Amino acid sequence: MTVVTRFAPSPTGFLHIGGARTALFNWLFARHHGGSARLRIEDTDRKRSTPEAIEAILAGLDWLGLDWDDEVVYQAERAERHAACAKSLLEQGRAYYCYCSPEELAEMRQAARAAGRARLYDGRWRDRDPAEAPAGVDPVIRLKAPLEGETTIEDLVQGEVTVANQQLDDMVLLRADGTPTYMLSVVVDDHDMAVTHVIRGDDHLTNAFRQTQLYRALDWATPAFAHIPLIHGPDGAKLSKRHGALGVEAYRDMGYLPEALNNYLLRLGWSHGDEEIISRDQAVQWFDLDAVGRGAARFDFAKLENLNGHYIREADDERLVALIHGPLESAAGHTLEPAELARLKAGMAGLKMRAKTLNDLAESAAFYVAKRPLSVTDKAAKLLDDEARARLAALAPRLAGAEPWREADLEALVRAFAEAEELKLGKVAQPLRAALTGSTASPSLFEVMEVLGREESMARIGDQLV
RNA sequence: GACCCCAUCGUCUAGAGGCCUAGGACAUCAGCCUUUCACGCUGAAGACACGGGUUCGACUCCCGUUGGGGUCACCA
Repeated sequence: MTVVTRFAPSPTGFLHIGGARTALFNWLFARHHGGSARLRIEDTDRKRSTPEAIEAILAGLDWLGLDWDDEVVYQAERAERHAACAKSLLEQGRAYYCYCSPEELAEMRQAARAAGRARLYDGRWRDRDPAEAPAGVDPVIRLKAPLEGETTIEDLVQGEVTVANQQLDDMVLLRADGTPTYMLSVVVDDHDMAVTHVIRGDDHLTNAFRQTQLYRALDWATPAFAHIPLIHGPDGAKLSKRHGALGVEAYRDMGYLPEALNNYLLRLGWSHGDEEIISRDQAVQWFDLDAVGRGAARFDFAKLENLNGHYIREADDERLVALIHGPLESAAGHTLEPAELARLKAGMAGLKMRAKTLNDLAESAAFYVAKRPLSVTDKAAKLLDDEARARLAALAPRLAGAEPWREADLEALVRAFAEAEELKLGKVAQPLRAALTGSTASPSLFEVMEVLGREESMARIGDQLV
């Protein structure tokens, strides 16, 4: 049997972090088993679905590097097929028309709640003669679900889960306006798409029972279910926006790399021994449902940051320059010239070692492309007191004549100077750093000088001597 | 409230009855490296929710308690 999975978001908002992980697991499972991963947009709720949300979801998946097989299915376009299935159930006597008004339903619900009963709808139209139907009322179609016994699902993550059929009432299949409900659409689409494994959030676990009943009524085989635990906020409560329930594009904007987010999401609720840093290829090779944990996991920005730092260090210099190009231009206030871009690339090795996010990276790279005279932070300004300026003034002429202008030679020169003046290296290096970068923290000073070049370096030092 | 699910360091997790003196990672703390900040390295502190069973032996199996979560729509 060829594995077919699907990711089925409803386009009512962006692709949030939980959805991203569900998508990742579906994709990984399909790729691992050499099957296909499908994408289905569940846009049956016309009021809440928007084209913008569809775009955002597609863009988010693309950014994460998750691609899908065959064409994307839009659920709303299949409404006729869904309705036909409900009608056929009706003809077979496995479903029935229900003429209850919203008020009646509300009463029933209230009564059931008060009595502590789980079954909200009392089935009053279940065996009633349609001839008794009130005039002028459009009925809904409900499934004639089993009254007794129990329904069991074999969940690949949660194990065997059973619920008494008394807990489940006769769900609505087709609304009064003739449109299909989510329960119906999902089952019909998963069947028609030949989905073999339904991998989705744990919040759908109870839906699996109702859907199983529907599959049976339709005489279709049920797919395998895998309900993966939800992601919680740092406080253990449901993930809120404040906690990170943001769209993946928000993570992109915060300066996270897609490979870092993928790695983080993968390890959240899934593990492979002690492995922490896992490439896409390794993930495809190793991923399976049996290693998915059963408990909800808390979202931890600190670990994501650590992973992001790792992937930034591993990233190609040119790619990083491209990624910070835009933000850097708007921060610097001028269009970056080729020479400045070259400088960034040359300095990237030292910069990326120190960044946790691309935003950090852009910020720390700003001094390379800043126009003179540099703005100097308060802390750095303190390093440039009269004494320090005097030292720089003494050092400057020697630096100006340095040959060749290379990191190692520059370091040797400055060290020799400090020794001759009987100064600790820091006494010379820190003011120099302040003059060259406007800051107290930067990559190796001598690397900075080499990247900046003789002319720019001497000019920046000169700016502080006037 | 009813039903269902879950439960190992602060966090993510390893652990499929003896391999556990409970391992790894992040975070924290200390030290080393060092011109700064990082990176890196070394080390420290830190957990089996509780109570009963089962067993020669339970983190591992069963039951209960507690705690957390999910679902209860003509939303998806």
